[in-house]
Amino acid sequence: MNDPKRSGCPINLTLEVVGDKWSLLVIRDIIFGNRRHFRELLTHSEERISSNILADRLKTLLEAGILTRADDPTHKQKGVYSLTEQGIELLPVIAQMAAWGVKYLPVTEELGIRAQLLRDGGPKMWAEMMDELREIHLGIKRRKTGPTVGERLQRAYQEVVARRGRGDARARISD
Amino acid sequence: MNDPKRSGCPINLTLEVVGDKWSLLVIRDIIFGNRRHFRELLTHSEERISSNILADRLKTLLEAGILTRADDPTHKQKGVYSLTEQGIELLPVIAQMAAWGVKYLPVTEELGIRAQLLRDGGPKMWAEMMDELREIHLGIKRRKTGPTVGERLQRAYQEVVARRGRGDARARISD
DNA sequence: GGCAACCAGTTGCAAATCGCAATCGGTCTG
DNA sequence: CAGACCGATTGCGATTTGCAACTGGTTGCC
Repeated sequence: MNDPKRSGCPINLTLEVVGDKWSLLVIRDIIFGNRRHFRELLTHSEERISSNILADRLKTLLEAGILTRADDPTHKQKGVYSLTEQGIELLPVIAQMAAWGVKYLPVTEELGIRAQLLRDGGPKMWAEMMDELREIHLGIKRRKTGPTVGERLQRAYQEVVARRGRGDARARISD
Repeated sequence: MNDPKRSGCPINLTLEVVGDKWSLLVIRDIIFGNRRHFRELLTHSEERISSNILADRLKTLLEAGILTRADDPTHKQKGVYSLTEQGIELLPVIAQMAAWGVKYLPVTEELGIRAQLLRDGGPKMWAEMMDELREIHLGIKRRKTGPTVGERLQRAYQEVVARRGRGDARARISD
């Protein structure tokens, strides 16, 4: 939006786009939670983003070319947000941040399991997941068959929830 | 400082620590510019950080365990900031962000060259540079000898500056 | 010893951003 | 046609940002 770039440094420019507390969380929910509508992003957000901020971030991410928006044929008012290639390639950034967080910060077990698997899988697993995202968001069919990285992460998450969740209400928050 | 964590997600927790426009730039200058004093960080900053914000971010990074501060024996008032292991391990995060930025944003040639080399070098080069940072900041002697990654990046940067800089004042900003 | 330059911050203040709650106009469902 | 659902927008107080000036101290130099 407002252009006065502070410098032409790649790190600075990246921070000017996604260097805030919410943008990457929105992208995280799209990537790992497959949230595609405004309402999904709003109400299933672990961190309770408020609607004006979500609206603002979606607009910024659209302008930055990280997301695209299409009309949902099933509902005239509903929009479907998709990642662009540029957005999909934020996965390694997010994975790297998650790996650092899970190592040094007080991450809960159920929310950390995905980060650990993704770290252990390394760049190869990231690339595989990016191919899956290209299929979901760009319609580019992937080569590999069988269970996806996304499914494997989700299953691992749910196993932790089930194991820890006996009688524990906290564990039933997410789908 | 203020604790009310929004969630125990590794990505969220990482963003709560370094998810702003300045923290990672300070760390970048420490890593790639070897700035160790307040004044160095303040005056050699490409993006012209102001002193109150720098002071605040240094305090936050100290509290987060990413930096440590020691007195400089050569000057009673001078402090020396060093990276902790935790801070050094932010290098892959920064490298990944730089790689993304250099691919998708209007990065200047001289400021992009390091990011490109670091991307081409891959995780192996990052690990090597992290060993160099452990030597500089933690006093842990590294095994490998010969020119360091830091030196190679710096040399490449200066070559671009020299090549592009014929009569161009912009090129003589940094050391 | 005195003075200018340097050091790490701090303070005051205006502007911008954040975050909550309420609300809006339109759309779909029963 | 009523009520739930949809993607936002608005109002407003609290917080954060960014600039400029300043503080209290240290050091080098003549």
